[in-house]
Amino acid sequence: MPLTVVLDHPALSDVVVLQDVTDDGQPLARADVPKAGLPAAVAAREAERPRWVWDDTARWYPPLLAAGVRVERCHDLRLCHAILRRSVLTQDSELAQSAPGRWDEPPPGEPKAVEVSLFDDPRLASTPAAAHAATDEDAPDDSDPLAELQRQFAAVAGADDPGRLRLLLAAESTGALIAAEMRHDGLPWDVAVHHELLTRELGTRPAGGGRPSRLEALAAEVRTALSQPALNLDSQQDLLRGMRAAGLDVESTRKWDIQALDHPVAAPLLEYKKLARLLSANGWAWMEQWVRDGRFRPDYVPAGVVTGRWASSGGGALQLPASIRGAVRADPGWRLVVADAAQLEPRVLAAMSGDDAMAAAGRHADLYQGVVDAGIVETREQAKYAMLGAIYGATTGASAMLMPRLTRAYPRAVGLVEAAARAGERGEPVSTWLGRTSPAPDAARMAELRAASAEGAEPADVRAARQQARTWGRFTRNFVVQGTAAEWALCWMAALRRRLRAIDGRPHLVFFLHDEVMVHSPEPVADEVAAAIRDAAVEAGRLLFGDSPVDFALQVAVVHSYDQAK
DNA sequence: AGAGGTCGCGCC
DNA sequence: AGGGCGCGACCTCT
Repeated sequence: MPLTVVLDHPALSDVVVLQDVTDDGQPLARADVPKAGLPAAVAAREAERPRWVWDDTARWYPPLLAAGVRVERCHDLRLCHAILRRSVLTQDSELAQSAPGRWDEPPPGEPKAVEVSLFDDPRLASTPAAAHAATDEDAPDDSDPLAELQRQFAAVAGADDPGRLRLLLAAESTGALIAAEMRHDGLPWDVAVHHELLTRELGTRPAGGGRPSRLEALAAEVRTALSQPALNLDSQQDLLRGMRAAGLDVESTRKWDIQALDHPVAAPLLEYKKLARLLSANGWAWMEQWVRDGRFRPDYVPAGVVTGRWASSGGGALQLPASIRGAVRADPGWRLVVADAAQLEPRVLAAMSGDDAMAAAGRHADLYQGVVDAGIVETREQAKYAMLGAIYGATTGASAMLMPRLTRAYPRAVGLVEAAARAGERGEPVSTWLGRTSPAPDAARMAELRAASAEGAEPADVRAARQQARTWGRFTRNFVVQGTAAEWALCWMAALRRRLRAIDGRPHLVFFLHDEVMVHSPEPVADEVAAAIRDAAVEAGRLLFGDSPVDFALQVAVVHSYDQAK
């Protein structure tokens, strides 16, 4: 399978170089193409199914998509560099040992991450570009994509278990392609349905701004209940003062605290807060800003979360509230095929730890019910809270009380997350199944972690330090499970994408939410798409965990609108 | 006026 | 409760 590096011409700004390379990164033939001709050149070569290598998918792929060109596979140097830089599997590589450079920078145009500087040395404050210019002749050219590809290949080849990293890098890169494609295709969004929904909930929208009618009526109710006709409900401070002035004993303006009140203000205030949020987060202004031509096009950020989960920027794509999902509607003659992985994180934990008892509970389509059927706990709710407590690190309450039972029933699974927590408490890194590694604690936190186990310190200081250590331990505990679940989901989506390309009518991914995918599909092939989603889940399990006995159960629905799923 | 912090709440 | 996020609104500081 050929590899082709796409890079800027070193001298000519409107020329792109297509550099073929061997499997280990040695240069072969090279072609210079004018930038405007890139889509045609890529399309012409795509038949040979090359892996396209480029510095940043978000930079090169959108123009290709705009020109109607799709590629099957790529290698995203920036995303892969980030993985290899930190992975314990490649920590001795030249790549990981080298000083941070352009491949550790956010892409140009993004807000630069603020690094806390330990030294106020002006010599170290120079820009990367200036530093680069100063060392032009003697240092290896850090910015050359071909050189970087070779460093990455060398790092992987020198790793203990290169197969895992190869899978991770391929999945990460395919994820970057999918993110660009989903933004290009957009999530089908019916603004008329959205508008009706807003009007039904919030009342009519005033022409000149201001609160919609139903929201205004609720505000009046709240003010009356508190006998404060001028109270500003949108100010937390004013609202808290207002409630206290009315004789209410409240700690904050949180939903939780207000729910506990036995007072006529509680009900309208809770309703007001719910609707005010709907208006500000996903109201008419949101719709006008984010929906164009019947499509919502958020900016997905692969690996935007340290664990490897995606983030999104703009529009809050990964926080679409259930209350407006009815506006996500398939085009006429099309369907939405919506699938989510049931209890993904516990299943991932069972597979990682090789805990066959927990895998047996996962034979049940509802793993939590499987835990109940095995006699570990009495109710599904208990099973759920106990399991989430193990993964998140519950220390108090009902969830913590259930931990001994869970530990007895699933010693290997609980042992794995406990070990991850202990490692974090000692300041050590932890890794996902495929080798993504947690960030090191910053200097201040590392000092706390050391102090936590120090002797002779003041008891109060030790207590505070141990508290900090446990907090970091909860992070590393969750990192291994959340991060591995993200890897499973990436493999699932990549396997699905490949299957979708073989189905007629161009069904395509339009949404991804951690453990959930949505495909916009022509109605006649919707069942075929549903089967492809199931097959892809099986493939993802095999890719990561071989012949592990763990099932990755899915809930799949073919619907007209998103609110009909689940 | 704009930047940055905190709160509160939506999602997994 | 406990992990991971983004975002809008308010509020304070500059």
